[in-house]
Amino acid sequence: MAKTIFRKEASSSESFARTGLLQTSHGSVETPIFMPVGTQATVKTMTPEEIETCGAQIILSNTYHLYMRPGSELVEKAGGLHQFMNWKKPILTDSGGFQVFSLGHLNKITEEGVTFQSHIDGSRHFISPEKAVEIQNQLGSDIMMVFDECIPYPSDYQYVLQSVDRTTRWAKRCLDAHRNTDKQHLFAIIQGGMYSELRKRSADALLEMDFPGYGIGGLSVGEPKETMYEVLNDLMPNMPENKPRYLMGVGSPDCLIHGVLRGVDMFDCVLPTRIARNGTAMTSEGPVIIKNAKHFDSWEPLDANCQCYCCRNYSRAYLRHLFKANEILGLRLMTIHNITFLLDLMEKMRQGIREDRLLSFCKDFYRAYYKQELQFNLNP
RNA sequence: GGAGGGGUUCCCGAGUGGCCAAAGGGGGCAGACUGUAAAUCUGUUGUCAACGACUUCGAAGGUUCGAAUCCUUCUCCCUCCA
Repeated sequence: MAKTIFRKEASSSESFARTGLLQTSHGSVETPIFMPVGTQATVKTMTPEEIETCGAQIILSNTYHLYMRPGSELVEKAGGLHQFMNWKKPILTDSGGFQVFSLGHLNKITEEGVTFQSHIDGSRHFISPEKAVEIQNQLGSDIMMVFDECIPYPSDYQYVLQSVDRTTRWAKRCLDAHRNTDKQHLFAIIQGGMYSELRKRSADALLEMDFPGYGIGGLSVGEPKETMYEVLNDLMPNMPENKPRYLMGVGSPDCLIHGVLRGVDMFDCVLPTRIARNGTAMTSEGPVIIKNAKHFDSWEPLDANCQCYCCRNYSRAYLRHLFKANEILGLRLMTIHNITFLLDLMEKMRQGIREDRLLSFCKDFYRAYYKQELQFNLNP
């Protein structure tokens, strides 16, 4: 029986949304939550203090990247990832499974595991489920993910079928290899592409193994959003109440809303930090591309409704200038804002669930952000 | 005063008879980005009644079927010598 690490607290009467508390060795996390991504043991451009000030309760880092550089032994020597990067709150590490997908042409998949070519120097490496667990052990993350295969979209049924079953076998091997169960929780990852039958097959087999939490992988890989929502519609009713559900790699406001409404508890995504560095801010009135000429002499903050350090102190004109002049501060300020914005959205959704007015909050938010109506029906 | 080099589209800079509205950068404008090979990538950047037409390569004239490219004069800039 897996240790219970998640307690559901409140739920929404108009949707499957719920709030909860997730326990880890580095403190608890309120859900639904968004996890900023710090792939290489850093949320790009941010100090840990800044990430915390943005409201982050947990961040994500990456097995593959840290294994390649600087090496998980070094991180272990440093006293673990928390110590190494000076982040005191919980960390979830992705297993490197996603890199099997995103670095597709640099790897070869067999039953044993995956042979990679390093994206850094081309050297060959091998990661198996056991190895992924071992590395994450060395990193000392609070939540580790099983080694999975995230298949591309679209993929044909036969391929997805054999991939799902292999991912299931790999999950079992991860579970068997996992020893440090007191300090580190191991989450499984449900795959199955866009085939509801295969999603169910994946979920059934993994639920049987009784993991403390479940990732939903292989979504937001290029499929229409509607398709992703349908997969969630199919999947979520079968998920146990007392375990966290983590929709991997998803982070646009609409997807967060749709995910929460369907009962997702955790999200991570590079989107807010990446687009921040590339000059787009998420604001309560929609995206703002800060380099646009119209902001040349705008003395407004990015978002008048935002309390972040950036919005309290800097104008759009100044931010635009920083981006035009290629100054690092621009990337940092926009990153602070975007992380704050998404974490604030999550906080508001939690509040909405507790007060059972989530749907009306989401509708208002959606209208202001996307200039259209949110489409969500409990019983479509 | 003499000798030489040069003035190209917003800027720098290729191009030396047709395939040139003119390479390549930069700048400008716009867009994309979803378990991060990303401070990245893509498109666009003379005008217009626009699958075509017109204007443009310092200025004016000329040679030629055809000129940014050849000739003449003028003009401006740079280097060296007096």
